[in-house]
Amino acid sequence: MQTDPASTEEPRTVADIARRTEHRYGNRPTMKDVAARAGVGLKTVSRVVNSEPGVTPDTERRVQEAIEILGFRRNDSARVLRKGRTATVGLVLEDLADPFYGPLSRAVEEVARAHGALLINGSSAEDPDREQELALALCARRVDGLIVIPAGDDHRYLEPEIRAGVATVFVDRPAGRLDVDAVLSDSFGGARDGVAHLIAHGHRRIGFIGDRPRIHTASERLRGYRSAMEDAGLPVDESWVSPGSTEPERVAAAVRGMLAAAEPVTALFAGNNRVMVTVVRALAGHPRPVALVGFDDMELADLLGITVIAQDAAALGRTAAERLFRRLDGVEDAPERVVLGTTLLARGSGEIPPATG
Amino acid sequence: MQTDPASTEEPRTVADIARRTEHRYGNRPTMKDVAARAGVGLKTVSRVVNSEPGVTPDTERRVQEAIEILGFRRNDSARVLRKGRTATVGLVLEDLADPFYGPLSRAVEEVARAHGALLINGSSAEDPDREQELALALCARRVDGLIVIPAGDDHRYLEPEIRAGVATVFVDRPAGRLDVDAVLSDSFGGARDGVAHLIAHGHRRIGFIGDRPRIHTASERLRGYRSAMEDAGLPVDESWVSPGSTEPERVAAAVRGMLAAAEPVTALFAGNNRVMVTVVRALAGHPRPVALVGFDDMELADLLGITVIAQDAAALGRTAAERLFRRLDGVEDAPERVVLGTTLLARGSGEIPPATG
DNA sequence: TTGAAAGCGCTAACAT
DNA sequence: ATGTTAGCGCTTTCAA
Repeated sequence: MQTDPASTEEPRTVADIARRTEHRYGNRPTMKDVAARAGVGLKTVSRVVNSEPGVTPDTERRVQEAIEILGFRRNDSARVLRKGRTATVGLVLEDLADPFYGPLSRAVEEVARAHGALLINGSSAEDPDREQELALALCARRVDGLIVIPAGDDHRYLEPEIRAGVATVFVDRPAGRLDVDAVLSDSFGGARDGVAHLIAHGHRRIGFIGDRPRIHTASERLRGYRSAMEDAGLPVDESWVSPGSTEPERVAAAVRGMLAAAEPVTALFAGNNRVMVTVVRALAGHPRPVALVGFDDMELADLLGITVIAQDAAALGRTAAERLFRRLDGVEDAPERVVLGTTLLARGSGEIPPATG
Repeated sequence: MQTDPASTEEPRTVADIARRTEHRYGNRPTMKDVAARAGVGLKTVSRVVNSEPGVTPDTERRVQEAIEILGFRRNDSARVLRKGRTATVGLVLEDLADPFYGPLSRAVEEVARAHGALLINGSSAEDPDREQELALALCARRVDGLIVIPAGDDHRYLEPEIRAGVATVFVDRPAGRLDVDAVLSDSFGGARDGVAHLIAHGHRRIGFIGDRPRIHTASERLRGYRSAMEDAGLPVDESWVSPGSTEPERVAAAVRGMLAAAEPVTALFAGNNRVMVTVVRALAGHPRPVALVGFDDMELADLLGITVIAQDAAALGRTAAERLFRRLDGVEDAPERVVLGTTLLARGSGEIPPATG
């Protein structure tokens, strides 16, 4: 019953093989087809495909030939179903187009690759619902692990997944109401250092323009700003503090407002790369020099002489991914929070003295 | 006092449900488990999970409850095996950390999302072997479609996949020895326009620093450079032409060489964003002003006054993804090449006149 | 309205 | 060294 009528003739040449290539559109050959074609059992094909031992060179050759002729490629979906592991990890981030997340994602990918895994990225667009939808879709595909840059602040929806064995690590921002690993940058310390730097250069009236305070890093940076001001015994006029969306219009308006005041700020701290770009543009048209320190380094920022608090996005991704795979390898330490330091890069804009008058 | 498996008692409250939640670590509940728990048939659970009609509200409620209690989530791997489609597309690119590819990938993701699909990204690191390995790994996972930014120049290895039904679109660079859709930027025209712009501003000795000529876009841009020079009747001294890796050391050395010559170039054309960054850095320390036009726009380039030939990475990704999904929807036009135009953005660096002397 | 049975293509566990 | 059988968890088909 299992003898394929065509399997009696053997192809002789490469051209012969090419001519005989048989594909049914949208209907791929399976191991069973290969087995029939090669005149061997299904398991033998499986052995050849997976380089398992116990196949004579001659049999192997025949199987390889059949694979070639039929254009067979193992269906990993079926394999996954049987094996239980997908060799896939998911990464939920805010926006892959943001120059901060590209390198982070790439670093995760490299670690995954070293472990033989592929990476599925998803952008939440800073929307908690979309974050959840994405994370759960990834779980439905049975990713082995999940790395999340959260948009929301309640991640209890992941509890069943984690209990079911999905390794989970948060990065850049901690999870809300869920006790899992988190790899973060020192937003508080970085911002405090940056503002202290401005203070050290003589500034007293310093503005803070940041992202929406709902975002953990944003509120931490604002806290760092206040801490530095307090440490220096400086009052904070609330008109100097402008958290909110990173929309250019909003940020530009905030800058204008702070500079147009009776007692204008003489320095600004930009809470992240999106804000920084707009602030730099706004300051470019301003008559008086205004000092600036930004959170996040950017390409070309060095050439513009922008002093920044640099964080290492790639290290963030790498560290998170390594923790993830350590867990997948069976390590079961208690969830931990890892905080990576930041670096102040003085390039000029942060060392401008307060404008007199 | 644990819950009995006989499911004779119904949970009454949310807390009750939470207490009863039963998870076996690494051993997820299946539809069969849900069916047993709810006291219904397997198919009924399937109907509820997939919102198919033909289930009484009361039955549906019981099934939903069992799903909640057990923490069930449909295994899409199994679903895929049965349905044949994965609702996943793959994107092979060079490097997700490159600011050109982030937005491109994001654009693909958005189109995929609109079609209910997820995206698996993979970076080839400009290595043809790795490109192939990645593309075939994606095919083994039975992605419905594949978008490729090629590193290699022979893509016949994809023939069996395409024949088997994997929709395939190349983007940024065309496929080699394979007749498939390609969505490209007009590298030739863009470079020609940029060089013509420099010529129009009085330059005669113009240097070209580009990527390795093996890369299609790189050779096209070099061709554009030569075309513009020829159109203007200008000779090209081969010492002005420096294709090669985008390593900062190599690029910086090329810049130094061209500026140190007896008859130095008075203007430079940078073949892509990687090259441009290094050229700008190198020129920053140079005594004489040197004009510069770069291919690819970059964030902050406007503030540095860098004249560029801008291409729209997001449009490239969007267009490619739309074609892909059109094919997945059954459209079977002949493979086509779509070329998107570029834009010259004059910002100062390209309008510097030739240095006298 | 509901459910039982038959696979999807593969691998694990046993035969031979 | 090689083959057979029984699932993995789901959807499809068809019967009740």
